[in-house]
Amino acid sequence: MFVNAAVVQAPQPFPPAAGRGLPASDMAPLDRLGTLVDVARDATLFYEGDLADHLYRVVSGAVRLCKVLPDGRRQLADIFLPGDLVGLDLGESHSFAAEAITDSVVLKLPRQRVETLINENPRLGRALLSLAVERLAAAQSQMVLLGRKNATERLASFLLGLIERTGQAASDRPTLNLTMTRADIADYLGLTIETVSRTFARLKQLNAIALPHPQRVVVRDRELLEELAEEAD
Amino acid sequence: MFVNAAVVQAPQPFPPAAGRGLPASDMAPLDRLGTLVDVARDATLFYEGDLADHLYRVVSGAVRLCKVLPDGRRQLADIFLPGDLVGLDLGESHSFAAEAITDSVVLKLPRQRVETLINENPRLGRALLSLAVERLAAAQSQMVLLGRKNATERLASFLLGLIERTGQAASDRPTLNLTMTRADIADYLGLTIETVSRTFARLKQLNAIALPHPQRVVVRDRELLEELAEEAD
DNA sequence: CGGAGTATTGAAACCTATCAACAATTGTGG
DNA sequence: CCACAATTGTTGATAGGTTTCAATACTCCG
Repeated sequence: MFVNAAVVQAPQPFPPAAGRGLPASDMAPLDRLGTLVDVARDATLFYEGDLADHLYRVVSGAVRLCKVLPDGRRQLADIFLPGDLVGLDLGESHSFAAEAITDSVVLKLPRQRVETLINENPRLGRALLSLAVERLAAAQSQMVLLGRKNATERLASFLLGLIERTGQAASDRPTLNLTMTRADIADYLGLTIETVSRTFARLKQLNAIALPHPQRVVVRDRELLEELAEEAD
Repeated sequence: MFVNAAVVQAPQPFPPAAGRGLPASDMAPLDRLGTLVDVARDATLFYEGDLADHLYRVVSGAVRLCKVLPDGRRQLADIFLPGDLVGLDLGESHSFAAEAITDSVVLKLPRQRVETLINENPRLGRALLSLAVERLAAAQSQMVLLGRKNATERLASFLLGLIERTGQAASDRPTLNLTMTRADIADYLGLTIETVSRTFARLKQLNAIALPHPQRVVVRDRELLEELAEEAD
């Protein structure tokens, strides 16, 4: 069953990604060869070690890319929002697992067909290269966060990143719907849920944010948040 | 002045990268349009914020990709060895700086020409995509290290990674020439130089390694090192 | 040999993790 | 709609690993 993702309009916990992915025109050919799949919250798209024979395009919802160490420690390597492409592993098998953060819809793309399409359509190849390089840049800035920032800086950076990605950059008082639990945030930022909780409390106390609900963050002072994030720019 | 990098045989602090980069045949066209440049230790290939108008192929030596926060904290995002391609930023400007870890020789490639070459030669485009995806995978595993591993696990993982990259995987008692200072290692692993030093001492005490010289590591017990690294596999 | 840079080692401080208790939220069924 | 259980989030006290500050040793090289 082949469906064009453009027609799908499932509820989206996060607004569509802004500035991520590529010009829709270059990616469009991909959508034609995919199958829409519903994925329940916490369900797995693929496990670590699985054969990397499919790519996934997030249509609605959110997906995490994560690894669990033998003793249970977990780290998220990326978070994918609608429009993003999951599974850019050119190895034989996936080195990370991909799981739905919320009930999601994804477009499942056979890798073999994607490869064929790339060969026929150089623009698509270029688009994928740009995409990979973009994810690489994000990974590198996350390395700075994980290697050198303290808890406050990490959470501030995370929130600012979400503002950008959810297209609220222009809003004066952006409001974020987290959807993720504290556990997901903690594992993305290399912290514990307790530290994430305490750091939310600190940001609230500093009047950088309001927290009307654990899953809802209202940014009250973006400049303060930017100072707290200690970005290099 | 155009030079084929293949003819250059400068002394190489690290052996050539094994398994990194792509089949030489696919990358070869690149080398024809580059200029060889000598870069002294600690000299800069490009600064953060510089226009991303060149790529660099490491011919000999080693290059670090790094960012410095406003207050001086530093994080290395990648380390490039001979054969590796530096500067895969498709944005307007570089978001990280690139500096020579040791006296190095690099091939400087005008990005405009690389773009042209990609359009003429799809194989090259595919090779670059693979390369970017490979770097992405490395970045993701480094995120696990930075987010979740303790000092011992980080250093053990680092040493094992070097063994792989320097093609000593087969050797029973691999010997590593670090070239990097403790500061570079610390900034790559998200630690301080003191912690790196203490952790080397711990690995030595556990008989996992010998340290005949600060820059020379002899692996005495690879299995122990692998246990200590706590890799997911 | 001497001096600069680099590495090691020690003691104390600090930030985050861990352990624990409790509160809030969500979902379910009566 | 409420009661209850399960999940999720918050807050406190303590412990622990790494950082910081400081002193000393080692290595390289003129």
